[in-house]
Amino acid sequence: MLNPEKQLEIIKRGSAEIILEKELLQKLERSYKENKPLKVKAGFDPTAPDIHIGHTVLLEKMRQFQELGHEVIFLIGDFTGMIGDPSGKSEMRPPLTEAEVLENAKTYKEQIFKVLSPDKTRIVFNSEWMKKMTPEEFIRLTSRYTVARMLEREDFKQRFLNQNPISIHEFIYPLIQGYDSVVLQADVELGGTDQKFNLLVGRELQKEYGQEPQCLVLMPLLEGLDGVKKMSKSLGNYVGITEPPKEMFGKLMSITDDLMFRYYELLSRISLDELNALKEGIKNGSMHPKKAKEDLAMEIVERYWGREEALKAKEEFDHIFKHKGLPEEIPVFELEWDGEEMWIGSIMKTSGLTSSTGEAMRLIKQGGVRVDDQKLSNPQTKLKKGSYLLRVGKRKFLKVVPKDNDKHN
RNA sequence: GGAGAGGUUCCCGAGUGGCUAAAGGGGACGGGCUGUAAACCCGUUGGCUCUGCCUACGGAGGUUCGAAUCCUCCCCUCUCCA
Repeated sequence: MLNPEKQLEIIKRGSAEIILEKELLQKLERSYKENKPLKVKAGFDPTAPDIHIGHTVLLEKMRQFQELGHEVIFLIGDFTGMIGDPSGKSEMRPPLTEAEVLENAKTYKEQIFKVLSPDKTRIVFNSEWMKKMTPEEFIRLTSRYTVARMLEREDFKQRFLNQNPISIHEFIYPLIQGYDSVVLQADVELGGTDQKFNLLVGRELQKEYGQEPQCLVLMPLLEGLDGVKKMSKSLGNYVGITEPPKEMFGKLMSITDDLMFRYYELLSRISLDELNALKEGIKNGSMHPKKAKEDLAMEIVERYWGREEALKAKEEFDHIFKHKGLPEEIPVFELEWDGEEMWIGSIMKTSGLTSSTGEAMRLIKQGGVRVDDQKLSNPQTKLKKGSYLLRVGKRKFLKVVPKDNDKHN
């Protein structure tokens, strides 16, 4: 086991805030002395089992705790999930059934174990204790917190001031989440910065229930591929961890140089010293930003797919974009020819390359369409029945072959 | 139950009788350049083989030579009061 100071250094990396650092160090020291691992809790929503690399910021931190020898508790908030959604802006969603929750949990396990080690991870569901709670106990729980304190939360405060509605049950969520920490007797809770308030409630409740309060390790929310909004599936600016290697690699190569450093900090496993050296290298020109981005993409793809797949993805990328070549695998479309000749517009539309003939014509006028590597300039072009390689832009390829159907005509 | 605000093209958001397939922004896509699907610049962004036709501004009707814009009814969302 590493000494407490060294541990703290690793835990601090990339974190937005630690509450309270001094307390955390004390806990680490005690754990070190008594050889007793800390209980590290992190809660997850059961409705979103599709993990993207934004979620892995937290998972990576959990992994670090595991490597430091601590006990990591992966809490699935199925009870809260069964009630509905706490956040004000999204609409109430239909409660999940138990079967759905279990199904999601299964998916979770498959995905998180790409980062966490299964034998060191304890998975718990908060319905385990919440379902057993009596109304009396529940009221006792709610009595531990005041409305005024609830209104300290920024989004509640704003909504209250703006006379926007706040439902009562929204006050319940932080309480339940905090109560989870009480039940688990958590030493540390991990979460995104957006969870700060909720995690703080956990501290308060633990004190109320006579426990030593947990320390909080808050991780920043990872910006999505656009570099501005947080990464989320609904915004489409994400890299899913089950995505094919080529997709992952390509998406990661498309981020801006600025965002690259952010991803390095939060996702890469290279040491802080190495990262600083990298930044310095780019500044003084000894390191090419593209190379740095490639290394980052490699590291992440390798994490989920292995070295070989990552190398293949990189080769493919270079092949297409650096050497302007053809991808290894080109989808094939069997086209039913309408006569001996067919207009390029309808070929592109029926094969699914474009969603309309108008779009096809537009692309041709813009010089974005190639047939057998010949740039097309005339939108009226007709092709004779046969096989062709169609290309739109730099990365859309399609091989069109005539469909055999001797049954008809 | 009462009062008010609003529903516009992928999204946000202008438009309050013809010049509107609908400003502007975002996103997306194409081209140029390059270091890459970075950055930057330019262009495109309803359908239809298209100097034209068709379909569109919550829905259904109506007024008008002409409606996203005016009228009627309906549906939906949001807020305030009770």
